[in-house]
Amino acid sequence: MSETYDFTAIETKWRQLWAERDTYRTPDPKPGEKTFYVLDMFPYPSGSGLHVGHPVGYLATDIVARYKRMAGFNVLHPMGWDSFGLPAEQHAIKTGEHPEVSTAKNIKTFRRQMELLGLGYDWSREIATSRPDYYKWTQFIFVQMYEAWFDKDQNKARPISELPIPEEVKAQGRLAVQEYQDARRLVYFDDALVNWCAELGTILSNEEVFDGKSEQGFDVVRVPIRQVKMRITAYAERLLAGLEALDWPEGIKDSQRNWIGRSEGVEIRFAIDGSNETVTTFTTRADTLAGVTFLALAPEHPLVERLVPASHRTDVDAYREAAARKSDLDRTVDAEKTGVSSGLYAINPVTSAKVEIFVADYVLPDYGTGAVMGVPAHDERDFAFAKKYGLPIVPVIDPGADVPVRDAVLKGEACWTEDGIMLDPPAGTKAGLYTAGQRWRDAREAVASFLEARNLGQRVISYNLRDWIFSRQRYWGEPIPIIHWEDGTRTSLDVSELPLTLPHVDDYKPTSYDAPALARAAGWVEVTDPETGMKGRRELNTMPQWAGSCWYPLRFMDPKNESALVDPSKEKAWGAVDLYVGGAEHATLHLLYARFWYLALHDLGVISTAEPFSKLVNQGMLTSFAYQNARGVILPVDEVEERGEGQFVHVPTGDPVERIGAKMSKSLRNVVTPDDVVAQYGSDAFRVCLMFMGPVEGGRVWETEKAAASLKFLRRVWNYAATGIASPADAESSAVTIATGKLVEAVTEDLENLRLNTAIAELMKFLNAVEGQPVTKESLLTFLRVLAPFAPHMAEELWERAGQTGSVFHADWPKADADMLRAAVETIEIVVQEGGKKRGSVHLAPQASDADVRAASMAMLEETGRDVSGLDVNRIIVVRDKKTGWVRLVNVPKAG
RNA sequence: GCGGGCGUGGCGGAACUGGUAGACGCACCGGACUUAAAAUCCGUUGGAGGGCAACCUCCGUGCCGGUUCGAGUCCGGCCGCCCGCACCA
Repeated sequence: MSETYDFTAIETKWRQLWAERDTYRTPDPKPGEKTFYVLDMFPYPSGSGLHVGHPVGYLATDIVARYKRMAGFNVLHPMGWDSFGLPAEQHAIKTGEHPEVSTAKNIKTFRRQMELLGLGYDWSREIATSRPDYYKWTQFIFVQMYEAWFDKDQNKARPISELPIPEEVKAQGRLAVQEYQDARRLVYFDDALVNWCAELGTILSNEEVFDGKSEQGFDVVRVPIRQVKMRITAYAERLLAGLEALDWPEGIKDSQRNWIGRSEGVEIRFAIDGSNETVTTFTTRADTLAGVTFLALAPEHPLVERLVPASHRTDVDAYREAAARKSDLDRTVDAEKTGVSSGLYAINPVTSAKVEIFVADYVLPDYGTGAVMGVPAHDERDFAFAKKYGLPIVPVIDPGADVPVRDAVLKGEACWTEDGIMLDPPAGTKAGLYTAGQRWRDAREAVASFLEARNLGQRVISYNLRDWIFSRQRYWGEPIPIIHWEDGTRTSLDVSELPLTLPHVDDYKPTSYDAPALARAAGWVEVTDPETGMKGRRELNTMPQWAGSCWYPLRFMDPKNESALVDPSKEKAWGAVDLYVGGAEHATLHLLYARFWYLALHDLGVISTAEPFSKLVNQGMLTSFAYQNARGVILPVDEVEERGEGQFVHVPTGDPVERIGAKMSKSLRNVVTPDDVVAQYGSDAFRVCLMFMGPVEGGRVWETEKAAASLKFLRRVWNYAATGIASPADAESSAVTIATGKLVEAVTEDLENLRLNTAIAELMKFLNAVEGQPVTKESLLTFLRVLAPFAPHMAEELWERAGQTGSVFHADWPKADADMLRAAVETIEIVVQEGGKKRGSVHLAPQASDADVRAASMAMLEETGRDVSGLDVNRIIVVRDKKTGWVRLVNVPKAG
């Protein structure tokens, strides 16, 4: 028996040696080399450090990276920090500590914890989005996009210098040209209603507002402000189409499709009675046009401002003001439909009916045209609105005889939004619009064509996706490299002027929504053109946290390059990320923005890759325990005691409570850190434990005591391997040789499919099979290499003790000799079924023919007393294994 | 409401593109070692029934039905749970 397994000593030793020997250094790819890029979603380095849930993904990618490297790939597996962000700024506002200082501290903690887990990152490639040598290139990309326009004809971005300027625009001077360009740039300035959160002192994107609150639960109100936007909508179609080729979870792809929200419809122009103006509405149900009984405009619709007559001004203004104060929460699904008459009337272009125009906040300003045609008979919302305000309800579609609510629908007492056929058009409808009896889908096309032919409307495609509001009123973000000159022109900074670094300020808090913290740095803000003496001001907004993460996979390829964001040859060699692992919460934000930037950079010839992530895996969430009392209140773990089997009591109150799974959080005091677990069981045991719990994608509940089983397993491994190394056998049984070969085969296949839990099960099975048997050094070395990705410290230690030079991670992954494994088998078990039910088995040589197998099966069945006399031998099914071609199973049809 | 995913022992989970359901582990129970406990090792464990015994029979993957020689896996219809998105006209 060898010495006992001292995981602390072994793990400490190898942590140091790996760092000293630079074991995980990734060289730049050489021509023709096989490369593999495996990436974790890099974390925001929060103040609380890692808990045991974070490493689920990190361990999975670490195992894959080690395996792929041994299997002959040049593997890029880096780590970095998404280190701009709100918490550091909040901390700075509270304490005055510069975000850079607190962020650096947090990064140190994260990195220490990652090293503790034995994660084999190439730290020479470490990046942080908040470091000037990184954000120089985030700013550079911003400038590239600002200096580009989207060419709809070519469906791609092009340099702004290639935008043809019409002569009449040129004639109007520089500002006119700028205006013309701005309307087409990928980055542009625009007034927008934004979500201002007074508590956070910042503006949030729509995606960051949940039910009218910030992520932290603070109130958010809408205010208009001049914003920097990115024209992501130009890419809607390509972002949608690109999903097809990606190996991503179906749910994530669907979220993106849903988010982009493509819908085909018709824009229809309604003339306003007594005016030359028209209202353009968007509808997907042009077939219901004859059933329009009112129009509704969003309160923010520009026509409201312009055209509402004095008689209705007061009411409308009051309503608009109320709507502006409403948060998204109040404008949500179940809210009552409200509105106010505008005093205006519109003319239905196909029936000439005069219908009232309302202002109603159920109409969203930034979807479609911000105006809808009200068809109460065939739209739930319009129906609710018409009911409330006593508006007429005119059905145009017959639900069909077998529909119970048909009569109600035809009488205008119910709403029908489903399939049906067209009724006779209402009196006054223009001839040829559609025919009664037509299916509604056909009528929809007929109406659209009718409108297009008479120039009353046109088919359009509308998207849910909005342009991306890119500016934030924050300090702790990338400064936007734009100067606004006093003559009204605007320029972006040249690459030679980048990075534009953050100035020091005495207070990180903005004073209001239009005076961000950067305004405090007067000396930084004011600039003078050295050539012309013209004065200008820098853009005061900073970029959102998403900016740095939109392109970070590129920087890892070439993190120290001072003259380019990435060397084109390196970018080409590594290409897209082959495996990207992270949480599903980034389905529509980070993953969509990153795809957008890649497409734009690809269009502009900066990179060769059009999609950042070829394959995506979402790791499941790791939860912990908490306790819930009868009223549903969740209680912290340290206030609960176990009294007997499964009985838990809340100590302060004495209430019985139930144990439930709950997210780890400070408030529930159920956070478990990897440090705790590693101290108790070692990091190899922690790795094995976390990975053995189930598939990477699945959720799981952490129980620290469960790590004991993994430690027990590793002790057995240690005893087996260390003993074998101390006194290797000259020869081993064929059973050991076969078991080793099978292990290699099975683990390799599992690793290729990211089935890490079953890979560990294979290691356990192997140990069960060979423990205590003599083993040759050759087999041991094979075993160690297969073990290495999972328990790197132990495998490395044993590898060294076996007298091997160099790291086990620089050794070749073993290959299973399939032919040897097959040849070693003399007989195989063949299951005999009768009508799908197992009746027994026969043992034959693997080469046995179908006839042999059939005969043996019949004999076996007869022996156990079954009547096989009337059996048609040809109806016996013989099932062969696809890989080996050997018979696995025989099914005999049930007699009688 | 729309979309996506999932229902397998006491528990976590296995089962390749239809082919021996419950791998592997936890827990439990029994045994060995020990003065004792821990640790370790060996064995049992889906349910019901039968046999002195090696074993045998029946039932079993949320429910109902279908396809098939054969269904956890495929199809149709329910029930339940989880996760996104949601006044998108």
